[in-house]
Amino acid sequence: MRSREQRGGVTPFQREVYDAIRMIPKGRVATYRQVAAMIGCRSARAVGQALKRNPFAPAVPCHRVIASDMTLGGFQGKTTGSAVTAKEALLRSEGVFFVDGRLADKGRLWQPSAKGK
DNA sequence: GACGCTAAAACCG
DNA sequence: CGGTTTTAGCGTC
Repeated sequence: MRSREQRGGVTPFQREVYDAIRMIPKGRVATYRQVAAMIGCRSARAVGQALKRNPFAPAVPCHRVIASDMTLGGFQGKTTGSAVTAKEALLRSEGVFFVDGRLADKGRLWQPSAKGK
């Protein structure tokens, strides 16, 4: 046992990340950095790792999380390709438009609430 | 444009 | 169970 079986096979850190992303409303997007900073972490990469192996794929709107450069970032374990295209289309369906693979309106960025967590 | 840092998970032994 | 490698990023040079 790799001591990582806590609840459903997710570590406490992953739960924090999922909880943070879960509170992201539709039509809004957050950056990995914002989520990482909210949970008290300095590495956005750790958040990406948790999302990549997320056991709650449809439960957690990982597609609402984008890179700090306002790029789509990665999706389905790929930084580019059809996966990213699908992510762009999905966000567009939620009202978030992208231009040249980048967020068109920065106002769609989700503003973290301190009382939520 | 290239390099380095960082933090957690997955993989291998 | 321990150690090593890779990663859906970010920041800086």
